[in-house]
Amino acid sequence: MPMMTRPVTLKDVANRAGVSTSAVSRAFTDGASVSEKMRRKVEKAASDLGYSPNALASSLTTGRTKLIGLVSNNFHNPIFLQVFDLFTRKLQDKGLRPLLMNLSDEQDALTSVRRLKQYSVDGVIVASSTLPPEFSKAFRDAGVPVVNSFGRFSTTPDVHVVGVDNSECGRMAARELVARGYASVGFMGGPETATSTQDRFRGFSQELAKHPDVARRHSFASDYSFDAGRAEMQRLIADAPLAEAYFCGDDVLSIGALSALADAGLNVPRDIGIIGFNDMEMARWENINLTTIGQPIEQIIHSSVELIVAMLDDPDRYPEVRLFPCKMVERGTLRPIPLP
Amino acid sequence: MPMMTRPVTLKDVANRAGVSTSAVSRAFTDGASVSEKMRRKVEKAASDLGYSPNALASSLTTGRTKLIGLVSNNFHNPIFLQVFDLFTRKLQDKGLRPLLMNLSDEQDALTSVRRLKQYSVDGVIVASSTLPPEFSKAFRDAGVPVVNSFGRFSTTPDVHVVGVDNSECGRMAARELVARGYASVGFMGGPETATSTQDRFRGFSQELAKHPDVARRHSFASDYSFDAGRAEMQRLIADAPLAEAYFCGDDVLSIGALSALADAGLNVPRDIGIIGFNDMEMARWENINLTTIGQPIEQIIHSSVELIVAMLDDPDRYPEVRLFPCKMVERGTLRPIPLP
DNA sequence: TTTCTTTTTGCAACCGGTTGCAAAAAGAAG
DNA sequence: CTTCTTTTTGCAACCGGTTGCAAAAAGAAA
Repeated sequence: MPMMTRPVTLKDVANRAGVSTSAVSRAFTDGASVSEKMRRKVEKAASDLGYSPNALASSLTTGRTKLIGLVSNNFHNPIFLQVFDLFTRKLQDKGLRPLLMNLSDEQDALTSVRRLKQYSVDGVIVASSTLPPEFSKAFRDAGVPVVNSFGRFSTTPDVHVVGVDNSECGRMAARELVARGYASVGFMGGPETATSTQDRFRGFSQELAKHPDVARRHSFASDYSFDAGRAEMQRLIADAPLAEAYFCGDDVLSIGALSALADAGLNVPRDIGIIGFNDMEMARWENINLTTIGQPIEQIIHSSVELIVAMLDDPDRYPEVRLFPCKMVERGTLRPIPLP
Repeated sequence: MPMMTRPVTLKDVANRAGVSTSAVSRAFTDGASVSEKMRRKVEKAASDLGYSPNALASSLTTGRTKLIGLVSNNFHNPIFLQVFDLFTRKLQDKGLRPLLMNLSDEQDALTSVRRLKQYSVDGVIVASSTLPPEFSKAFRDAGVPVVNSFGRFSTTPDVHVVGVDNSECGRMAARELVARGYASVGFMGGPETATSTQDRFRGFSQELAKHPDVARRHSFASDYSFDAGRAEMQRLIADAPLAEAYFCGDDVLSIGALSALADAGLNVPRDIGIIGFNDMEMARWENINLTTIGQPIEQIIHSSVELIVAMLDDPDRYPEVRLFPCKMVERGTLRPIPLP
């Protein structure tokens, strides 16, 4: 039968050790002025009593909670499981705790700012490729250090952004398709409102502008999801003719598209080419084997955590953009590069 | 240039409204004794100043933080993205905030108990099908309300458990395979240490014991992952003969197995049958189309949140087990039931 | 208007720690 | 053994709220 004992406080430890509360507090603070003897005495009493300091109480005076708001709305893209895994681990490693905030029911920015401020988070990581930049700005304006991971960057950033250059990724996809000699190519994006879609599309179009001989078209799926990708590709098939190859705005869309193509009896890559984006785990599953463009998720997250930690010490740090290169991951959904 | 203004406190509001701090505090507490006039006056001052109460400070006196520890180690199973999505939403709906704790680097139970206690979480949800029950008990022993979601249940529970009867699921799979007339069947589990694997295997064996004419065998993949499932099935193929059908301990294993079978030129369901577990999103993707057993995730999570909320009011609530039925989801990886 | 209830308000102590400051203790120098 | 420095310790105020209690205000009854 577990007894419902009152938790052990600093004062209890002080009493038992026969010292002042300040002494106990200092014994638990590195770098504080305490003699070795005192520290041992306090530690003895503390471990006798099973004391562990109340983080919330201390944050009241120190102004630091070691709580980091982790806000996202991408709870449907499998890639984000890995994102959460990495964020939680890396934050834990730094002694920080992630306070999760799910924005799927898209509350407005100010509500979530208020919510997180109530818990005095030391900083916020906005991990999303679809939330508008204004969202992160709302945190900054509220005086909360913020890093926007996987966000849209700008050359005159208002907040820290860590991620990839999505328009460069679009160009990369276009270059790849052109190199493979496709005479007509299509862009099949996620929702048109997602900044990542907009940027990838822009880059894709820019690159193609250099190749006027290549026919192009574009359309947008309603959502970053398998079903949306499948539905959109079905629509394209119905409204034939198809392009020879498609760049899909996300792997999950690509896989939906592949499924629609298979149903229509079209062979990939023989009849049609597909290139995805994200290199999610399933892309390398042998029964999918998707050629795609991967972002260096681990580096992005590592860097994001480093940045938020740096901001805790220097909240007014000048906004910075950290971009990492994407890389092509060739698998089996594009035809080979033609011999010259 | 954002000014670094000191946050507005209760006292500021009190000064501006010309009332005591207690009045302000009460104005922000429902059910407190405040006149309508006073409340309006305070609210005016508060909104003028942009005040929002500091949740941490108040929790110091009330003993409630509205923080719920959400601990898990399943950061690789795609099904858990949905789990996190649902938990965070439902907790938010109840005005609670999830404090995430990633146990993948499997720290021992006491470390994590201490960590979460430092933040005075009001309760803990252990969402894992692989952590041993001792883990949840450690929280209970520390006096923290705890619910073990997707956990192993016992008829004499020490802590609240919400989930499915995994051994019944194993029986269900066995019954299904037997009904389809497979003469030899195999169990391909996740790691042997996972309680969910053990239970599913036990049920599976129990049911088969009723059918001595059906040959059986079993093996365990090293991990709940695509790669592990694929590797294990490759090993089985190499060590032929195969069973006619396999029950895989998780969909992600099944999909790995399917990929190994496809590579080996074996047709599913013609040459071999596969039944998975979890009904994850990808299972219904047309290019996978996996017959599987689904657990009612949403109900489990809904019920878990309800339960933890109930425990906040009554921490000594008698431990309870809430089980939900699994259901067969027939798709295309088992042969049809033979006509009589 | 006076007296008794009921409601509303403020005072002050408290939640569990931290920290500036000055006093006490320890160590160094003479 | 003094005297001066440096280190260690405790006191007490404070962080931003909450709450029991008693005083003040408002309302009801007489």
